[in-house]
Amino acid sequence: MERYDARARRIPDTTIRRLPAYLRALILAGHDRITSEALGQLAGYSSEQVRKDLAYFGAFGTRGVGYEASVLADEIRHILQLDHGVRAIVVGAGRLGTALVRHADETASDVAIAAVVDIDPEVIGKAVDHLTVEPLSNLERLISERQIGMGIIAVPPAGAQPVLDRLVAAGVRAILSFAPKALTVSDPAVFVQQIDLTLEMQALAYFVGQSERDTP
Amino acid sequence: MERYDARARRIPDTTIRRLPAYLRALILAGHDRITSEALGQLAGYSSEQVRKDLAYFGAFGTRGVGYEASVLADEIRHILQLDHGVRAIVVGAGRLGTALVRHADETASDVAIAAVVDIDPEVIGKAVDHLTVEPLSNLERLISERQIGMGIIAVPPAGAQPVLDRLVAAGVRAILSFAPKALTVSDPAVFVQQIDLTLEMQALAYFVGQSERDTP
DNA sequence: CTATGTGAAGGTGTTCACAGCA
DNA sequence: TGCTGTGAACACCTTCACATAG
Repeated sequence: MERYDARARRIPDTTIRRLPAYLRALILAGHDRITSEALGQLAGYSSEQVRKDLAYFGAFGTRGVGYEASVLADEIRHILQLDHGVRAIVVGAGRLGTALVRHADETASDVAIAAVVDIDPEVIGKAVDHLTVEPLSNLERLISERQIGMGIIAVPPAGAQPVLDRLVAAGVRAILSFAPKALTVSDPAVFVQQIDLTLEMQALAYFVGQSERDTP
Repeated sequence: MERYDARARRIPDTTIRRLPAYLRALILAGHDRITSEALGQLAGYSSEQVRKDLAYFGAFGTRGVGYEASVLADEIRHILQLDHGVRAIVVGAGRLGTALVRHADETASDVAIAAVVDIDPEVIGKAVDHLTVEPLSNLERLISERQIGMGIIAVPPAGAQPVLDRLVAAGVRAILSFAPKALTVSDPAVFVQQIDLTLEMQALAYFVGQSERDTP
């Protein structure tokens, strides 16, 4: 009896990725009612885009009026499973890993960091916010015991693929990797999102050059 | 007399964003010759995609043979302006900012971090790798003196938009923002890439739920 | 009369299939 | 023969335009 099964055709990934921005905009706005126009403005998208995206999941608005902000926010949280207490494990407690834990703790994201692990005996046992860094060897046990569904990879490139394989084998369903390396997943049901700082910066370099060409 | 002006129609952003991955794959492969098939395999894309992307900029391969790895790498570096010594400024020397500086220094990205600034007197003067954190007030002078074309925003949400506006006014042409906030740019010639960890994690939560539905 | 919800149109990027050249 | 380079077909997303409901 899932709420969205009837309409749950194929939702575009692009739509899913915009929903969190809508959610933030709704909270930011503070009003009790909001139009697709205002919501789009705050989130950085067009009003049609907002309406199309929301329409994939149902008719949440009132014609001639707009959307009830709190109701819509709850709907989006439900669609994204943010009301299900999703838990994540951070693998790698280096500079980036610890920064990510603190970042996630500071911003109320409704995704909890439930464990941090590392392979280096030097950092195991150290505190990162409310957590203690545990040995990488505990990975599978932690995922199982704490019902972790999400993995965040912040290890050096050489260790990334083995870590990913272990996360998948341990039952993690979505992975965010910051490792500067292309990764592959065997299981097509596992979603992998890669954020590669090196690649991002190199791509940006192109646009630095482009603008210089426009205005010589 | 630019090398690619003749063909420089409208290159898809998606193509530009794949080029750094091809470059890394070329370096990783080590061979002197490589086919689009092998290159795609290493970078995580199809062979057709590789050929289409490269064809926007010229015909670099040899039919029946493949690509000369070192030549192709140099071409990609040239297209991305990585042979122009692009320099970036990191704004915000907190956890994330410092992690980014070290990350960029460690991975040979051909984009140099040329300055780090912060508004907090406590961190100004501190060392981050080879750099010293300078006052935010020096932003414009540093950009001008060190010929910086790229800005990286790693400040709290409230400060992000003002920083972006100052970066644009100071002549920066491409910006990477990690601030958990929607940003707007007035100048359409300035390219802004936003990486919003909170939004990414919330979107991932959806896929955690999706997989659980598939296998109950 | 207003703002949603949605088919239809349009645009953009990817995959296919093969011609073309070493 | 083998792999590149590329028009054509396709799939996907966004924008348009309007019927629809309050």
